[in-house]
Amino acid sequence: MVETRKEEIIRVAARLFKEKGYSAVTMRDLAKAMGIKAASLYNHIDSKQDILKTIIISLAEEFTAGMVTILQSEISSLNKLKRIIALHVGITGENTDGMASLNNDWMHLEEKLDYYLMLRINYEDNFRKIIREGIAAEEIVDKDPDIMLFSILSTLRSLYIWIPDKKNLDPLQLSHELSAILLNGINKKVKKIS
Amino acid sequence: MVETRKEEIIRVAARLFKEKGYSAVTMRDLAKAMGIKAASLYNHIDSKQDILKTIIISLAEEFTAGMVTILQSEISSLNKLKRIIALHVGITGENTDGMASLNNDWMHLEEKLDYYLMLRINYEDNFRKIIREGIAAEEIVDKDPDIMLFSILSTLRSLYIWIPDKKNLDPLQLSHELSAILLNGINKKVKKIS
DNA sequence: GTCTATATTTTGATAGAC
DNA sequence: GTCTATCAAAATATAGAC
Repeated sequence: MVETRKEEIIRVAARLFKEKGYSAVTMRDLAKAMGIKAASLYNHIDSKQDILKTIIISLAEEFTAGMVTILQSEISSLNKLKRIIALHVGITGENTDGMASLNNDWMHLEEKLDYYLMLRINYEDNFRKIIREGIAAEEIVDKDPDIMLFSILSTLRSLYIWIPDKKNLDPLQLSHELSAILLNGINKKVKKIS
Repeated sequence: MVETRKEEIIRVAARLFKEKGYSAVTMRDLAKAMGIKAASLYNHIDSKQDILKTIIISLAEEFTAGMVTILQSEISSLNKLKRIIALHVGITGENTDGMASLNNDWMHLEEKLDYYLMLRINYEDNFRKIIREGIAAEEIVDKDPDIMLFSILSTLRSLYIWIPDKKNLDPLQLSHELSAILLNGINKKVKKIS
């Protein structure tokens, strides 16, 4: 599939947004990075806001779709968490720059802000539900589910910062190592009931 | 100690920067939040950049000082990590809003950018060193130290988002619960050697 | 599809009165 | 310490030629 000019603009914009944030990137910055004049951008996109909307909503819907698939699968809670980790590693690997906007610039969405917030809250609720089920099934330690959710999700949401530095690691391997550390911890001598 | 007008401006600015980011907050926004006109701000601060610099550098130096103390203490690597976790919980609890700028707006520093980057890299290097020592001492599992560093630090750096929602939890308790989850993981049945 | 030219608004910051 | 008035630069976006 060939990249349209609009897609190219969005890809380059995501890269710039990652470096300085949506608000600090001007249409002139974007035009210069594309090798054209700012006015020419408007032949392909409606507005600066249009670019942000496209980047964020498409990613948010990808995560939502991934979560739905995981929820439907009949596997243990721990394995669902592993698949969530793989989902984040996968999407972030495919669109590292866009993930920066999703994480840092969602508050600058105008028309689509409410829709985004709904998807985000839904995602977190489903994530928390999986943790609670894991606790009930005695797969997961009986501690505050919010702290576990926060801890894991913070790491997964920061992947975009860190994945570019680890280009040598393939997604599958990174997924496995990350799962091991997030789920089993780093303490070598753990008191457990196994 | 009484809050000076300059300190008040910086406190209010940090709150606004947390909501929309440094670039999206105008001096008029800040003035309105202070109940004065934009021009009046300049009787107390030199520039918008001056505010950002103050917020970020003071926090970065606090973390650096905390890390120095921890490095000097003669305790196990795991206990050093616990003290780092407590350091983040403590500083973030004291200045939640400022932590947003430290994490998200450091790239907008002008004059002090190089200094900040030096402190940041130093901090991460010391953090990594503690993890490596823990592996060598067989306190910490022998996995990629960068992934462990990334995972723990991502969570700690995101505390500012999450601490305001958990106002009921006292810092000491949060520190302990977070240490348990970050160091021991959430998996109830873990293969271990103890 | 890109350009030049330009309209309109907003921005950080200063000068000087009170 | 705050105000009004104002400046100069920079922002998003449009119109119309090529």
